[in-house]
Amino acid sequence: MLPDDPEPPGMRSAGRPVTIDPDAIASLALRLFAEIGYERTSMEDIARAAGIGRKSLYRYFSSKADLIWGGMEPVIAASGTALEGALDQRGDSEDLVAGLRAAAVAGVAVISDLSVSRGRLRLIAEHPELASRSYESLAPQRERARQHLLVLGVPEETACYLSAAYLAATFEAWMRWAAGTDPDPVPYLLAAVEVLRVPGA
Amino acid sequence: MLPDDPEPPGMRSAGRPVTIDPDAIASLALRLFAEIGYERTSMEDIARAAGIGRKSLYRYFSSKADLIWGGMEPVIAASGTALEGALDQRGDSEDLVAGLRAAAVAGVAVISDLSVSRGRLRLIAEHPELASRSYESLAPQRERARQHLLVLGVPEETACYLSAAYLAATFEAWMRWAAGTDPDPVPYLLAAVEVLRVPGA
DNA sequence: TTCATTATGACACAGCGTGTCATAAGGTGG
DNA sequence: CCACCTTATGACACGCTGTGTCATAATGAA
Repeated sequence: MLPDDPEPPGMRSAGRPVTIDPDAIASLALRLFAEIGYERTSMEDIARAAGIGRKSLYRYFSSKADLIWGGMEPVIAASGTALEGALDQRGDSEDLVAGLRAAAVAGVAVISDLSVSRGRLRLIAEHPELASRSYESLAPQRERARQHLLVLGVPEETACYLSAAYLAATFEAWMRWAAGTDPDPVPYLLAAVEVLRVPGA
Repeated sequence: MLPDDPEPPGMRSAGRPVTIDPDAIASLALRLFAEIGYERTSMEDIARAAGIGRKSLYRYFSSKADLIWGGMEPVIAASGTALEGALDQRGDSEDLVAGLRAAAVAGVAVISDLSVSRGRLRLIAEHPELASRSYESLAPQRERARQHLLVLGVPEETACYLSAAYLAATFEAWMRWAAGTDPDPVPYLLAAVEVLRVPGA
């Protein structure tokens, strides 16, 4: 079942082989967005430029926004992993803040080409509909942060607000970094974490 | 020019009178959403139930989400006004936090029926697409908060992150209040402001 | 070779949001 | 009272998104 599932595990034994490279399509879309404009570029245009059908395009990118946000997923995931790694060291409040800082910064390391990410984030910043999606795209990350705080003894309500504030601030940091020309996003992220007040610290 | 502009000032001298009551339509839509489900209720359904054309519906509510978020606008606006009112009293850092607290709470006063707002917010909480819109809907408020902080001497970058965090936290407070049964949202909002670290305080 | 499995695309569909244009319904000046 | 202007409304058509359905292509396995 679930016939529509592009390569769930790494191993595949039978069936027609995959001929579509999602990464290539995403970067092609990015190029088209830059040339023609985001809303003036239809999914049909992208599919045609990629030489595939519109339906096939939707199989790999469930929405137009996903063509942009999909590329940010490794960054988000790395940040989440760092957060869970920080759990291993049991922490007083100072470690708690350090954990948030580490998580915020961890995403930077997995970015192979910062200029591509900057392009993506600029596109996101310029289009409210894309920026809005941050709430959904960062939801897993927010949830992980909440869990992290809970385990470290932060009261439930506080953990909820703190994780929301944490993600909003760091997202804004990425936005500001993308808008400028500084090569390193880390100072922006660290400054963002500074606006949080962690209980007991 | 700008022929499509439903009643810009309060005074109108000529032309066909308005027969559509936006508030009635919004509450009708809310009812339909509750009965049928948000995504299963089409704009066509709402228009038909209201006895008007789909195009007329779009004249008053520019999107389906606007049927929900539009009703929150007075609350958001009141919060913004409170923020600017707090500007009149020049403030040290303590007043700054107090200003944020006051602004967060100010919206509560203008809500005539808390249960209706709770219904709206629950709908928002249950639908990621609606929750996402918080980023857009609260953007003016975020900008006002940023200005407020700037004028009070908060560094620009800090103001940016702080206002983002402030709005995310208070929005989450509204979500939590809506999810429960407590009559008063104020304690939630105050707790949300607590997770912010204001420079110099 | 035949079969099972999987990728792809052609097609159709509901729904959103936007234009354009005709018509209705009230005012105002003659 | 009538012609005229202004404005609200709705009928229609359009492009686009996202989804479902189904036929077809391309491979490995039996």
